[in-house]
Amino acid sequence: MGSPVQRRITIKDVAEMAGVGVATVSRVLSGGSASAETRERVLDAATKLDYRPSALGRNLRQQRSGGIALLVPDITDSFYARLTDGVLSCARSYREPVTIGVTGDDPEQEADLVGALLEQSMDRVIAVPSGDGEMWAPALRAGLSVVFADRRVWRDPAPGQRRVLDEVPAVLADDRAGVRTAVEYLTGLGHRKIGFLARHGQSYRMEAFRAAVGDALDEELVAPARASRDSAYAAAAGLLQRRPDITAVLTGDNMLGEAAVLAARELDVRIPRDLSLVMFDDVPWAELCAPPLTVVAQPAQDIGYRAAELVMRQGRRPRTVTLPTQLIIRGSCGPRR
Amino acid sequence: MGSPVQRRITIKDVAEMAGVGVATVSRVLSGGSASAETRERVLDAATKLDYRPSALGRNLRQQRSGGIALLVPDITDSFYARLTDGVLSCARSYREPVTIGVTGDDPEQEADLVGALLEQSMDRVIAVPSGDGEMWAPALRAGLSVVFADRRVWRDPAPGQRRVLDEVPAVLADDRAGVRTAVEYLTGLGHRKIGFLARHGQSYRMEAFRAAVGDALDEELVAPARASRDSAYAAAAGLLQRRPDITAVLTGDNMLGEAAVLAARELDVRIPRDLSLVMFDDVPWAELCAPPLTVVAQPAQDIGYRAAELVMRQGRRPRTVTLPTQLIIRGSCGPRR
DNA sequence: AATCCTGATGGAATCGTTTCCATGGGAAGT
DNA sequence: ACTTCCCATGGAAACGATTCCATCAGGATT
Repeated sequence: MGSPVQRRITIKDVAEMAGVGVATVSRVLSGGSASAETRERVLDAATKLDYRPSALGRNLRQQRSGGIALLVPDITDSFYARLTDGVLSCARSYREPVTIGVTGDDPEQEADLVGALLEQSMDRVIAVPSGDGEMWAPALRAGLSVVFADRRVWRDPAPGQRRVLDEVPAVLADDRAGVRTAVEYLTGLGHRKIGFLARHGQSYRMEAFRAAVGDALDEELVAPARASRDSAYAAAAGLLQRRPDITAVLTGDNMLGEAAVLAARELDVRIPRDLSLVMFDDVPWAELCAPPLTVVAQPAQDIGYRAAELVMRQGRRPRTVTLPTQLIIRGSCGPRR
Repeated sequence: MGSPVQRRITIKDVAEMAGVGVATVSRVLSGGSASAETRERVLDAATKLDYRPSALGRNLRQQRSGGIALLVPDITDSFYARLTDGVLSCARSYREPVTIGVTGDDPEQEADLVGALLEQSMDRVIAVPSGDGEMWAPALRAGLSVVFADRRVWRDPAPGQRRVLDEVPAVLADDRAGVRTAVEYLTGLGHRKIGFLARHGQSYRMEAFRAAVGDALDEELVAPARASRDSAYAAAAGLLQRRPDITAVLTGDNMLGEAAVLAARELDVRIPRDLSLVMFDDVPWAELCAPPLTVVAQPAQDIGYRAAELVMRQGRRPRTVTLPTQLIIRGSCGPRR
């Protein structure tokens, strides 16, 4: 019930009330030139009628719907939630709406979402890419401005695509340094058999781990998981059971860290006595955990904020931004026994 | 540089290639009636040209931009992240994009966002309302279909507004039962001085707490906080210091639970020996905490999913949906000493 | 055979904005 | 005084879809 929905106030109404043409109203409202008197009359009419320009009309005319699209693997993951928060907080200052999609780290879903983006004529995208990134080629060709966050795309054999994808700006945490610092810390404590739990999509970290460990690398100690909690737990439990000689583990994100703690408890492996644990990404609960977790902190919110800044500054093509990580030592690591 | 951006394929191109009028193409593509032969020719041309209808054109014509808007207080909060995930997963099945905004539990920001929604001609909104909800009246008048999630609006003195707001469907957790169960559990353990930590916006839970405690209520034991982590910690620490006679605390959400654990540690109040703690909302880390936290679990994801379902079914006005909560007993409560 | 009806079809209007272009007037320069 | 220039201004086109409405063909009915 209630009153019937009211007709929308259009620019035409404002023009009529102010006694000017619609073109003039448009110009005044978008900061074009106009005489002081006209400007005042138009502004007056606009406020009196409580006129709000329709984004629909503008978007169609300009052939692009404003706003920023954000594609993350999993909004439930604290890291991506914080990243999202950063994007939102920057977007707010530009008064741009943010449309969000979750990819589940699945290239197919990602391609789907990119298609939807094109349909919506979104022209600004921030994405955490999952696959080899080939689905981005048509989007780039269609004129979208894309910024990658947290990861770039997998190095890909196809040389043609690669160039265009390498031009996509990216905002990253300094994985390499973060992994190196963590590994050095662990080797400093005497650990030699260090395991690494990673998800697909964390290949950069996995590579950095291989580089940091160097000769001591035992491929069996690198355990990949898929994007779900169950898969994370399975990978963690599997690694600990397969290799009881392991004395330290680094996990590629907080979900895997959680899984490692649970699996260790289940298998009666005590942290840090039997196993030292370093987790990528500092989350609020790391401090509440028993024992408090030593972590490689990443500026998640900042990554999102910077990515949003980049995607808004269409003009100059900025290069990749790398933000520092920080090793925060708490209580989950001890000397090798 | 890459090739120049290509011209968009429009319905006109398809019509030309198929040798029919644009009206026919539109009809075929949106499931209207057409002869089998025409249909095939159109579909053929559409695939051959890789035609994707522009949402912009459609939206303008239909005077509404599709998609769902979602307003939450804080995307960083695990509860709202899971709720968002539920919304996204339902929206995906309708192929509807989701635009998200964070209100910070601040009515002013919320009003701002609602204004932006109107500007975008969004006509489907899911919101966790923060204030007295008066900013929703113009939106409802403009024809938006709104669904509240997790909370309804504060009961408001103004009787005119109230009716229209009470018609807004809502998907809620059963706060009342959840609070009652938790309080009964604690009183069953012998606790008499039970504190309650809540945020603004959790007035329903606060009320439920007052009802559940009944005579034993001591207003000083109810501590409100604002939406930030700092404020949560301040409220928790303040409560524990002000009233050392307190033996149990119920927190209105997981951020306050986290704050309570930290504050207790800081003040050397041991859980569960000196203080029993029940937290609203089950989060993954509740199990990892020392001690593991007893919680009132809420179906966060389900709340989001159901809300999205409701907002998509324009037709029948459904009533409020209340979903059950569940007390999960872990290790953070003990008998009164 | 004339009429009616049904279903397919295409032209044109429409949504609300921005922007191109033509027009007009007033100020400045010769 | 005449030309030139510039700026304010408004009409109209454009964006790409949907949808109303008129038209037309062909079959069924009287």
